[in-house]
Amino acid sequence: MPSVSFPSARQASTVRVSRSRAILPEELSAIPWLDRLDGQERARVVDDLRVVSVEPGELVCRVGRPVTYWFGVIDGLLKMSNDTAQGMPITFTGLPPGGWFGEGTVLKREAYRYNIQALRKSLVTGITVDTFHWLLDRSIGFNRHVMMQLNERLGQFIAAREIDRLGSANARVARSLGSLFHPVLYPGVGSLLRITQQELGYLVGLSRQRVNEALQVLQQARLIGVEYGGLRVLDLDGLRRYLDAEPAPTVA
DNA sequence: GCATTAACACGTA
DNA sequence: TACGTGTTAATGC
Repeated sequence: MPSVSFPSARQASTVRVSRSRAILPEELSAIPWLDRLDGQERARVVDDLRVVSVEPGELVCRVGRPVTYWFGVIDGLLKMSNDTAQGMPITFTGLPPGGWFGEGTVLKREAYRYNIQALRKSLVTGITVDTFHWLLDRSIGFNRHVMMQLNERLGQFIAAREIDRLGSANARVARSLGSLFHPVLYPGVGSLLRITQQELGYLVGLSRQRVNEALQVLQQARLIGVEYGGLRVLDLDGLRRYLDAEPAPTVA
């Protein structure tokens, strides 16, 4: 056995609300939809927001648990995944700073339909289901934001299907990065995405070594810059469109 | 063939 | 010191 291994969702522990604290003023700027609210709405939200620090491997929410919060990432990196009947985990997307998730479940007041697990130590916040619905009932700005997010996410999942069908390992890495750099869904990610090659491996389901190889290829293609502990995007559209520039198999 | 794990050297925070 | 990167060797499907 390796000296350290990432815990599967099954064995991972779930974060408890009792560990949370109130949000700090300097953390409010990490919430992209706050400035769509008026003063009264904003006051209620700030009062309602809870913040919790999540250790690597811990679950923020678990499949089947009743919905409690609409969650957002202040700092760190999470992954959204599910387990197949055979027990193989399928990753749907990564969640970098600025990302919010669970609105579909919150809207219907149902149980979570996926696991959200921290890939590294992260700062996660959230508002209660009641406050979410209260905002939905009175704030047009909030409604526009949620609608925009649902629409962008739909586009992401359609793109993700293409990756699974057509993707080589290099292409899967490229397209995953294209999703993570999404400026609308994840405004907290600048042109520099803080992610290790190991974390990217967990996200796309490849070994660290294979991810490293893919990143070299993408750097050669001038799509990204590889830096210590992170990646810089140079050509976002190129990443999203990436298909292997490989073979040109000459016909004999 | 292609990806994986294990192991190592090296540089950085 | 602990962590992240880049690389090679051995192994598996």
